[in-house]
Amino acid sequence: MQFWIDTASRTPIYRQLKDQIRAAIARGKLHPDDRMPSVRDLSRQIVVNPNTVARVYTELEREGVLNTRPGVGVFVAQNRADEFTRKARKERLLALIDQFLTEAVHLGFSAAEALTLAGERSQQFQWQEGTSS
Amino acid sequence: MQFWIDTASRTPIYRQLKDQIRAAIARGKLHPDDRMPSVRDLSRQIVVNPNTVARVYTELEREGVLNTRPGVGVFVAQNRADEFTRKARKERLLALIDQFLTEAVHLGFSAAEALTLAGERSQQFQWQEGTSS
Amino acid sequence: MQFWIDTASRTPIYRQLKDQIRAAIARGKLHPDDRMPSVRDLSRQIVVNPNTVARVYTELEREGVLNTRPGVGVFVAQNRADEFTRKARKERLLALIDQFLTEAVHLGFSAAEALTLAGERSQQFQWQEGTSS
Amino acid sequence: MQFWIDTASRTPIYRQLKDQIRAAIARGKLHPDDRMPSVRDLSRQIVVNPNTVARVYTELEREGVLNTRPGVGVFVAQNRADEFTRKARKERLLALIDQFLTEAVHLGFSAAEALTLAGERSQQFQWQEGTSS
DNA sequence: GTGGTCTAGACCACC
DNA sequence: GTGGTCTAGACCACG
Repeated sequence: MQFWIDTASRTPIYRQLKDQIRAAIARGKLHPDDRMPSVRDLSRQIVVNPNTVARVYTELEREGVLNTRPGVGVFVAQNRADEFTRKARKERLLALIDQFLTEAVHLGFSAAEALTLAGERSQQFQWQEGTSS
Repeated sequence: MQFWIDTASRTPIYRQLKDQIRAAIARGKLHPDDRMPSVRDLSRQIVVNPNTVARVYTELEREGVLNTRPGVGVFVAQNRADEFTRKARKERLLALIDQFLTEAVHLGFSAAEALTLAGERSQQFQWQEGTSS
Repeated sequence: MQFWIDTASRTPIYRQLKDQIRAAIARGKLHPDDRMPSVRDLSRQIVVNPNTVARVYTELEREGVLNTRPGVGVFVAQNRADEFTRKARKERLLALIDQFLTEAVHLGFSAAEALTLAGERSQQFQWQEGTSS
Repeated sequence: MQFWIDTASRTPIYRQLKDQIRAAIARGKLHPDDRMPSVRDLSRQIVVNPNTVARVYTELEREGVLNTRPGVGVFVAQNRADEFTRKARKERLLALIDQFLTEAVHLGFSAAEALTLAGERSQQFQWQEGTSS
């Protein structure tokens, strides 16, 4: 996996990295039990303070996305979405949808346009058994 | 127009208000030359520091979304939806899409499920025509 | 609320503080919407680096225990346990129980003794409508 | 005796093994003068670096829990359950109880529910008599 | 005033 | 080698 940071962006470095890791997993580019680069390696690679990388790994660990074994390394975890209530998950998804559509309209697109483009884009995302119905 | 602020949200108050005004214009709920409520009225209505409202009006004026006519009031400016190039806006939309789909997958939904639900959801709103094509 | 840190202990400072805050909430000594001391105040009070306190607040925020409103302060959140599956919650509780009983036996107590003492101690904990049955 | 290591757990491997050996003795599954498996055998059995097993044996010997007879093997020492004072052990137990109840309440259980379940759970094990009274 | 982010550099425990 | 924790001190955004 290759990660890149845009230091000019206003979104924090740790946020950019977190998002990229989550996206890589959602797209199936990283699989459960895959080994992540070490904190020091990754910090050198993307030219960022090791603490910042460590923070990302720690937060993703607490969110259940990664597993870290001190002294050994950091690994991609199993998906734990099924620990959440169907209701909570659907509420969260609806919030995401509203946010997405609102921002798309801010950009001057119609909802239909945004969804069409999203449909094309979704091909890159890992198919997954639905658990919400 | 009715505006609402979620003080519990992580997005700054001034950003929420700015976004809502822009969204209202984009959706055609506010039209060019419509008069905006005064800073004091609006600050009372949404229970927010007047400084914050003033800041929003100032920034939106600088961005050409609003016009202030001193001693008269604040008014909606002419449509500037094309302030971004088509390319920049599309790039931003793609980023939004990726972010949305990533989160949906992490919630345990498939991309298809998320988009289906988004399609239903989008019909509950009155979105304006896209301007990107 | 008064918090104290044992710098001689081997359990990390941030862990001690986190545990105390969680315990105060569980015992009803801190209630939803109560305001927490500011990062700087608390760091001065317990003589710890502000970053360490900030870390605690950030983590508890991500866990849904606290709400932070940047520029305003940090507040106790509502209990969100109902977002988790009954199954996930019960599994977690059973793990807690096993861990507790095992450690008690390590200390040379019988399970019965440990549970008797826990029964007395539990009077200090806030009663709460069971949601597991 | 059968030992198992959970490499995914956050508690260090050497700590898991140490705790299990102590627990086995506390529960009466290992008795004074019982012979422990060799470092090499045990490391193969639980798939762990031999250094780690050696460290555990060394530490337990230093703590008086095991005895090494060079060229012969490692053996369980005489019972030292009273190595802590009654007061220190009770303080530690109270801390464990508070921690347990806090987590249970945050999971949405009442203290009473948690203790009831703990009571049932405790009967599935063969705990030894308490030594604190 | 508030919290949020980042860096630099230290020391520790674990394997 | 690995990750975990803590400090000191900086700068920023927000209200």
